[in-house]
Amino acid sequence: MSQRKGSGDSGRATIRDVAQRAGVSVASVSRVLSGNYPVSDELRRRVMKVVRDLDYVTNAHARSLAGGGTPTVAILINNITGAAFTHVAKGVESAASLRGWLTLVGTTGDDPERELALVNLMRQQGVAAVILLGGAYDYDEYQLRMARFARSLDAADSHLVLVGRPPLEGDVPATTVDYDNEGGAYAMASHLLSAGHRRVLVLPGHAELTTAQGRLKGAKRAFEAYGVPFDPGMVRHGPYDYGHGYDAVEESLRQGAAFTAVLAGTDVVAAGAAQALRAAGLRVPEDVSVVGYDDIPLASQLTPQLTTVHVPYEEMGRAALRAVADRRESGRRRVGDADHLVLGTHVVVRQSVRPPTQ
Amino acid sequence: MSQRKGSGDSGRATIRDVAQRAGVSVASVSRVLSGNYPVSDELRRRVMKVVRDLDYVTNAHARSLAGGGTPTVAILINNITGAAFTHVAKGVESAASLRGWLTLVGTTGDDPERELALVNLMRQQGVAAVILLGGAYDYDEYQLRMARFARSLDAADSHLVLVGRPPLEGDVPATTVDYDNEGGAYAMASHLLSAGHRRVLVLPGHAELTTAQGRLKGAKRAFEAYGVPFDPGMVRHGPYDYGHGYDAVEESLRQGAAFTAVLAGTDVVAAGAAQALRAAGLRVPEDVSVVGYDDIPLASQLTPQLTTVHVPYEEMGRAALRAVADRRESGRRRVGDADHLVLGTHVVVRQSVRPPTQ
DNA sequence: GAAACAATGGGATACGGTTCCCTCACCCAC
DNA sequence: GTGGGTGAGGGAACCGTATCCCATTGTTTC
Repeated sequence: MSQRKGSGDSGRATIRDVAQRAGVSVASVSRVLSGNYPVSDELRRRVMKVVRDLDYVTNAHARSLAGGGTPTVAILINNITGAAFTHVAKGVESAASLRGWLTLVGTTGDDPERELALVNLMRQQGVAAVILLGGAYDYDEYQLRMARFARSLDAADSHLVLVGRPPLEGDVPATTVDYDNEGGAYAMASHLLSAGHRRVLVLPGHAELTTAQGRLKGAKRAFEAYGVPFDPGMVRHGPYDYGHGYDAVEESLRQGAAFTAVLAGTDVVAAGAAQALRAAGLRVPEDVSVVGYDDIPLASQLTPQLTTVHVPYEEMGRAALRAVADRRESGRRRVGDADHLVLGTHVVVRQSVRPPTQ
Repeated sequence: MSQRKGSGDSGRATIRDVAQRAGVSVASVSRVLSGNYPVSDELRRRVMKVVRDLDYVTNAHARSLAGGGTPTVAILINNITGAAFTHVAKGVESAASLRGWLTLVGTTGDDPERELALVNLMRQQGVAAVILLGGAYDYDEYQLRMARFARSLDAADSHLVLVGRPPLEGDVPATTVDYDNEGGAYAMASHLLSAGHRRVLVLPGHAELTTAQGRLKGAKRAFEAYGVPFDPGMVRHGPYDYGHGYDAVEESLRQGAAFTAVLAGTDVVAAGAAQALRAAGLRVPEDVSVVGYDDIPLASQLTPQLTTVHVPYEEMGRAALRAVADRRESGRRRVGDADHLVLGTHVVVRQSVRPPTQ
């Protein structure tokens, strides 16, 4: 008893089961299913009937071991619930599924250890690319770390894509999809300045976060361009969340800081700031103007609707996947520094800015 | 020339490359790496050095073909950017990664064809489970369709998990993780009624969506319990989005409907409703009270902060994964109807409800 | 000092597909 | 009538890893 494989009713049907039951060879079944080889109608009919009867699907692992297989991309993200990068993920996933590709997701929770573990895990999976989302902390090791990732993945016929992160220096095999972060901040600050605001509370984000650094830099440039002295005392760093927006405004008011506008690092921070202003009896935008950054759905759902900077997150996701697909199709490798894509940003004017009254 | 395998510098290193370079057998390398077999320190050292030099990682496809491999769960979701189910996804992913499992995501975009294709794709991947998120449309075929999915997956040693969807009837091998949807709506409506509201505009969602049906039913029960006649004319169906909330309120006001409160199907709908009220010169909550459902972060970021129903989305995600892990550990199969988990909901009182003034 | 035993390492096979190479049958042209 | 061409289907090698089974070596015990 006990043949190579029992006439198993348990577990999953294999291609051999199908072949045997249809009275054809394994090779024929494979050909019928992949459809890349001429097969007679009769054979196709016989095989497909058994496939339906057995509810057979091919084993993706075996398939990809043997050379074929559906490509997979991995998205690594700090926090899956962050609105902005959820849209990037959507762009990636929709572009991937359009091509029949699969999407794996992993969350790093800002932990470098976990990030490393996930990159390796994804390398094991043989993913076509690892897409890293979100601003990075600008610690010294960052460049080295990413370069190492890039080379590891490249050596494994995979590829590293950085979305919304600073590009890598030197000849590193990675693709960067970025947006004009500093330019958006420049435009946003200019909008406030041209409305007449001079004393602006700035909440750029964490000091070490590259995103925050760019936004602060853009704001400073705008002040400079307008010939308005920039007061470092009006900058408050902190996380990109509602609580920080609230607390920063509350404290500033308590300390008697005088400002007629708040330039927030994200829409969520802006929401917190606006709430704190109201709690202090100040009206937005009549008494104090508030602007955000990112243009997530929340921005247009607040009252007043938030003037903010639009970032094409979903398009960035699509662009990232397109870059991967293109390079894979063309068999291209190591294309040097042409792999840096920067998408534009622009101010969306809504209702949260008025000229200062004082 | 051309051995079985070139001393390849291209592509990915295999376990054979490592074995050869370390001067040991393939079996030994495998043992060192999986660590489930006694190995001498000397051997381990030699192997690990080569592994580091070559930056070798095992091929996950080959590994799972050979029996091992890291389990994977698939999340299928309508729209990845929906706030509520993003939290479920987070719960699933965090619980998965805690166990070293991987998470695949796919979006169905409300398309049954695509849903079917994705379930089959996931079956090919040999996932431990397919987790379907979000309310379903109550078309006749639903039960049959899901039962078919459940049986297909079960036959392939996988499993179907429904989250936030109605459970399946009969002896179907599926797990359901649900929340007390109707109960939450009942409590929310009761909250309004006990504050004195009698004329309430109800925006439950799409009439065919099971979630909306439950929320409407709960509201009706509350009216009944309070002995207040429920006016079907005050119900407006529509999608769970900001625009619907806005439009529904705007139209109701235009048509001269008199109401002192809005019972919205989701927080986002509530946000739209509140905005429309303000646009019409009505204050929230002084003139009209507004309540939502879901308790997504938006709810506490609006002004006024929204009174709503808390749904433990993230916990549902964790529970779903736990259910899968448990049944896989215990080798349990077909456990009948004990596989229906219902988590509680409760009203979160914030600032958007006041007794009616008229 | 020989025999039984524990501790390690190697060879071979299986996992479930894809695809190369070959056979076989059939058809056409000379 | 025979040779060569064409096209469909079968046999088998191979993808990269895990593990069963056996060989070897060093250690302990009588």
